[in-house]
Amino acid sequence: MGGPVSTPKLKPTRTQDPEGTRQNIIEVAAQEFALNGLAGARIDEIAAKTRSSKRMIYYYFGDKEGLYVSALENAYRQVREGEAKLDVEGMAPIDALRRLVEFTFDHHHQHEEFIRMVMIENIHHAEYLERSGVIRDLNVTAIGHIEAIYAKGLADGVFRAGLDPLEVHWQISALCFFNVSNRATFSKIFGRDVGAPAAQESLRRQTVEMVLRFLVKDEKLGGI
Amino acid sequence: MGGPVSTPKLKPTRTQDPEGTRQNIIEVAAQEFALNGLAGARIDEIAAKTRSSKRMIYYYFGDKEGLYVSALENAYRQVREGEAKLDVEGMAPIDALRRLVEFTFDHHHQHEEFIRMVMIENIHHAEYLERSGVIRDLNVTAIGHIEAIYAKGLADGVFRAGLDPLEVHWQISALCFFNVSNRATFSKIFGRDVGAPAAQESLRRQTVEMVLRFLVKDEKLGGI
DNA sequence: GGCAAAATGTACGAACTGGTTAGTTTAGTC
DNA sequence: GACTAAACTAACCAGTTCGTACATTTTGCC
Repeated sequence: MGGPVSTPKLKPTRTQDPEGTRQNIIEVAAQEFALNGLAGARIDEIAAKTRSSKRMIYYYFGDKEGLYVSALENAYRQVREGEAKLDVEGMAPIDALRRLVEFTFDHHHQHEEFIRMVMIENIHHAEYLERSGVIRDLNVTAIGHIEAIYAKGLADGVFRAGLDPLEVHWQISALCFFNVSNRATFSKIFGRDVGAPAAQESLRRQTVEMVLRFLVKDEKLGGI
Repeated sequence: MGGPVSTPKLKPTRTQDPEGTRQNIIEVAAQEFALNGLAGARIDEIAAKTRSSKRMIYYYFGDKEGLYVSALENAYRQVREGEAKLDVEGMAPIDALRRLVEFTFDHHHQHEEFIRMVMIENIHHAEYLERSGVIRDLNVTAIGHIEAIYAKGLADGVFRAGLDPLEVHWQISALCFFNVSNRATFSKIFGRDVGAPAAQESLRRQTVEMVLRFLVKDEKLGGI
C-alpha cells in the first residue's frame, strides 16, 4: 500500500505534477477536516475543491482515514516548523519566558486550523496520532525551550525550584490553546466577543503575567 | 413544536412513559454525540441503545439536530446544577478561591462527557448553542462566584486590583478544561499519561497555585 | 364503554457517500 | 518511436443513513 515513488521534478514544464497534486489535496483536506471533523468532512466535497479529482485522493492516500492522517501530519509539521523560528538564545530567563509565552499565544492564535485539527484528534482519543510515527518525532523538541529557560532561570536564582518543565509547558499550552479552541462557546455564553482585538490584547497580557508570576520567585516579582 | 405535556404519573403500572422515554433517549444520545460528534453519531445506533426506538426519536426531537440540541442543553443543565453545590460563603477570599479552583478542576475531571460536548460544539462554532435560548440563561450565574470572591479579596486587601473577573474565570476554565480536552494528544505526544492519578494530583496542585499566585498580592504570597 | 389524543412498532425509501472498475493520457527510457 | 509505469479521468456501485408512511396500542376523559 506504499504511495507513489517521489520523483524529483527535473523539468518545470510538465502537465503532470504529482507533488503539487498531493500537496493541493492535503491542503484542501486539512481545511475540510478542520471545519467539519473526520466524519463530517465529505470526500466528494474535498475532491471538488481540489485542483484534482476524487480518484486521485484514493490514488495517493488509500482511503478517508489515510487522507486524514496525512492532513494531520502536515498540520503538525507546519506548526512545528513555525515554532522553530522562536529564538530566545542569550536572553535573560524572565525575558525569554515572556517571549516564549507571547510567541505561543500568537502562534496558536494564527493557526486556528491546526488548533481545530488537534481538537478533532482529541475527540478521537488521539488514535490517528498514535497511528502516525511521524508526529511523535516532531514533538520531542517541543519542550526543549522551556527546559532550557527554566534551567537558566534556576541557575540565575530568579525562578522557583521544584517545578516540572512539562507541567509548565502544559499550563502555557492550556491558556493559549483554550483561547482559540473555546472562543466560540465562551463568547456566546458571556455575550462578549473574546476574539476581538482589544480582548485578545488583554488576554495575551494576562496570560504572560500569569505564567511569569508562577515561575518567578516571590522576591523577584517586582521586576516583571 | 412543543414537547408532550408533562403528565404526573399517578399510577405506577403503565407501559407508556413519555418522560422516561424522552430522558432515556437524551442520555443515550449525549453519550453517542460526545463520543462521535454530531456527524459521526448514528441515529440508528442511538436508537438501538435506547429503551425505545428510532421512531420515538423523531417523534420527540424532530430530527438529528433537534436531538443534538436537546442533549447539549441537558449536558449544560446537569453540569450547572452540579456547580451550584459549591459553597464558599463565609470563607476567607484566598481559601474560597482555592476551593473554587479545586472544585472546578475536579468537576471538569468528573464530567468528561460534558467537556466533549463543549469541544464538539466549538467545532461547530457554537451555532447550536446560539440556537438554544435555554443554555444562555443557565450560564449567567456561572461567573457569580468569582466576582464575589474577588470583590471580597479586594476589600480585604489580599488580591491585586485591576483584574477582570471574567478573565480570571477564563483562565481557570482554560486550565481545567484543557486538562480533560487535550489529555489524549498531550499524553501521546509526550509519552506520559497525564490522566494517571499521580499526574492529576500534581496538575491539580499546580493549577491552584498558579491561580492563587495570579490573584494574591505579592506581599501576601507567603501565606498560600 | 366510547372517543380523541398521545405514544409506539414496523417496514420502507430516497439520497448520500465512501470506494471501485475500467480506461486514457503523460512522461521518462532505450 | 515504441514501451512501460506513473498520473489522471469519468462513470458507476453498493452499503449506509436520515427520515417517513402507515398501522396499532395505550391513556386520559366523559
